[in-house]
Amino acid sequence: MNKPTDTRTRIMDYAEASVLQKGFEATSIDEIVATVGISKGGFFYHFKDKNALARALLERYIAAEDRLYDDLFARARELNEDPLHAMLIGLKFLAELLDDMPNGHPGCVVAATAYQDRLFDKGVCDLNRDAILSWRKRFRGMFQEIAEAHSPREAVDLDALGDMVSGVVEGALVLERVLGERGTVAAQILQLRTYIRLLFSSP
Amino acid sequence: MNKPTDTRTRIMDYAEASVLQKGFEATSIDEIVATVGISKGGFFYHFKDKNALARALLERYIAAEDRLYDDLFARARELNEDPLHAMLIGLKFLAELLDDMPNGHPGCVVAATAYQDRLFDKGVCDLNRDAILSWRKRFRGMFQEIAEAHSPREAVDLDALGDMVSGVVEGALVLERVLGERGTVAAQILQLRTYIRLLFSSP
DNA sequence: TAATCAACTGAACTTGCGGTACAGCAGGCG
DNA sequence: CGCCTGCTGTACCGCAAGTTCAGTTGATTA
Repeated sequence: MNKPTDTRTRIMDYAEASVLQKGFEATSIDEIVATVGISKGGFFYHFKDKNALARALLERYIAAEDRLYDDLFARARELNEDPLHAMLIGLKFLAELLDDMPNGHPGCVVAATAYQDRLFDKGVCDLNRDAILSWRKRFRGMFQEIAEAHSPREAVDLDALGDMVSGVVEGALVLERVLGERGTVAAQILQLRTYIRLLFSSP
Repeated sequence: MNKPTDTRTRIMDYAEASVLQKGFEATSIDEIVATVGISKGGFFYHFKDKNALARALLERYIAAEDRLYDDLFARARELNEDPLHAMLIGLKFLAELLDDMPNGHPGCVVAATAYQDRLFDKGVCDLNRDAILSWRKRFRGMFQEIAEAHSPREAVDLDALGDMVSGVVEGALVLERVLGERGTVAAQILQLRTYIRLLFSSP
């Protein structure tokens, strides 16, 4: 274990930034080691191959995102006991958080890898899959609780609604990325929020 | 111009299918020429470089998608004069159409290129951008007309609402791709449809 | 029949990247 | 002092992918 910020962590930090900016394939190992200031041998000491790096990045990213969601919706829940209002507050937080990111938004590693799945081994693809399924489960659970307290105005598939959170975020990230406009992700989350509010608020 | 289905078209047909399945980077020129049954020189006779292929694919894809939207919402409008109901019918058509695609869904070239923009020159990225902006304009116009006939229940940014159509579709494509589940895209479009209905229907 | 030209062939070239081999070095431990 | 372990640095390999180009073919025209 090195003291001066663990080499492994520094590799992952730069790699993550680069992957989000340019994609995984366009991030070469040569470039990583040059930037981090280590040798190629050093890289392969820490990661058996490039797939191992991808897996480590995904795991860390997903864990961070999970913690973020945990924290964010827990805080929202503290502000309002009602599950619907907690969700609305949480989505507001999320929109603000994504809007406050200085240079656009880090993007989503999951989406970045989705369209390049040919490059990755099964382990990486499965990780990706598990992450999306866990988000579905998380939000589905929250919507279920909401639906029990406030019967929805329209019959709705809770799985699809759960997926919608991930889907809207992922889709908005694509738009923001292509357009180069700030605030797209936040705007889309607020649309979703309005939908949730309309769907579950009594007429 | 050759008769037996133009070589250029055959290149583009295979390349499009492959790009949608595996991504642009993973679609090698070697593979294209082997499948189409021409030589490498033949490829570069038709396309100056790989970027030229990307541009041609995007142009064709966007034109096809525009025609599809034109046709689909025109048919919907014929069924119902009211812009809101025409939109709802159109979204239903869209969901069915995407669900009927046999092996999953062709995916969206725009999204496929979004996370690999480092590979492409400015022309390709601009094309991508223009496509999304034109969809924004299209749907924004439709929502504007709807809003004039049915005042929305909540204040809403029409640009963001216009983007939401593209965004939900793109996001759902990512999910469907990663999950390997059929029907995700259709389900997400139906969620969007419910949102539109709730937003503009009078209480 | 000869010239022309688009459509293509085939092979060679270039570059860059993932990955390997291996020698070297710091430092804790006996 | 020597040895072992954990790590670094250099040099190199193989290969795959994009690109180039001189040349061939076959239909069309003069």
